[in-house]
Amino acid sequence: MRADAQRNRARILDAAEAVFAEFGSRGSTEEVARRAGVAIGTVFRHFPTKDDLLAAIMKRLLGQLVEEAGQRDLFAFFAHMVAQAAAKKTVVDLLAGSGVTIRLPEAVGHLEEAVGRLLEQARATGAVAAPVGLPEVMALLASVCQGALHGGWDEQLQARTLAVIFAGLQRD
Amino acid sequence: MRADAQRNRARILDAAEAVFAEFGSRGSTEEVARRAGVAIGTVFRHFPTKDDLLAAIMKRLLGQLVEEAGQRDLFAFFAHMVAQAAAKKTVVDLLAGSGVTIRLPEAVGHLEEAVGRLLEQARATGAVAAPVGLPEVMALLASVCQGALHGGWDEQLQARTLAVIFAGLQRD
DNA sequence: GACAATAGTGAGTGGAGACTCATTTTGGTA
DNA sequence: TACCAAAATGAGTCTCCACTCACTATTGTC
Repeated sequence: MRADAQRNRARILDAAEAVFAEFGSRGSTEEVARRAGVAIGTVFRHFPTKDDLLAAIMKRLLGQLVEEAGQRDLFAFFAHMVAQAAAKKTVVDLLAGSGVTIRLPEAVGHLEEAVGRLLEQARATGAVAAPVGLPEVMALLASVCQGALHGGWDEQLQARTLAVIFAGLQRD
Repeated sequence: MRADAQRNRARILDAAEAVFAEFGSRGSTEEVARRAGVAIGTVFRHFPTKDDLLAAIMKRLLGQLVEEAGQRDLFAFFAHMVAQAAAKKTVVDLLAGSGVTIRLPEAVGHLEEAVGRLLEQARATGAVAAPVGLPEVMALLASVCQGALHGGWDEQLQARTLAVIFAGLQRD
């Protein structure tokens, strides 16, 4: 790949991350091009459809989440994701399964595996009750991220809401 | 109001309820007109903007929810709303605060009051622990409805997810 | 430095959807 | 029945946005 192409590809990805974080998947390709300092045709040269661009961003994002999951316990990861959700609409669109998820089954699978490890670890230390399964943990994670974004929760509400869920996980 | 106007207004509201239940607020005004068996201009005569139409539907919907809240306990209402969410995207858009909520503060207030009554009643019978407040109950309700819709939960996942939340509400 | 091959450009296309308005139709009244 | 105000109509406007393509510019190689 030519040097300018590589440079522009990176710029587009950065711009897209910012735009989609702000507007979710409704952010326009034109805005991405503008922020990347590139003509719209260039965006489409690198990513033939808007979905391709979204998929690329989400793949990157999922990778980050998996990495971050390795550095926290289940409860801290939960709180971290909810906090991020408010700032990054992309996270929510991702968890909401906005069509793109279907195209990234392995990447989503990796996140599920990472959360699965956190869950097992939490079960081992007694922080989570035995009957709680991975599916409902993922479901709660996705739900609360969406709720936090759309509801515009403040820090206190976020803490109180998570407290209920954590209590539920501890004793099911 | 003339008889035909009244009849058409009712038809439009019914059509809008169906369309928005299916597609959420992204449902098109044209589709509403088609299902109502009416020209698009008629829809705009009755509801000057799409937002007006959405607001009318949501007001109606909120009224129904308040009424239903009076016939159940907190947990049953929770489960009922989650079940509805999957079928009625409007419910989710409503709880997600899709811009329209801002225009219906009293109607939303009534729902909150109704849930508040259920919460107090649940606290009185010991079904819910004292430190749980109304804000986090509303936040959880909105979150889980969104999660259920977007995640396409089956009955089992829905039950298991709600079980965690109910456990958390019982002992916070 | 010449020359492909690769990449970038941005005006233009097509389609979708909210909203308008000149014209026609209808319902109620005298 | 005749009339007219209220209502309905639907083709048309406007805006937004994903996507295209004929043309120009840049890069890397010999």
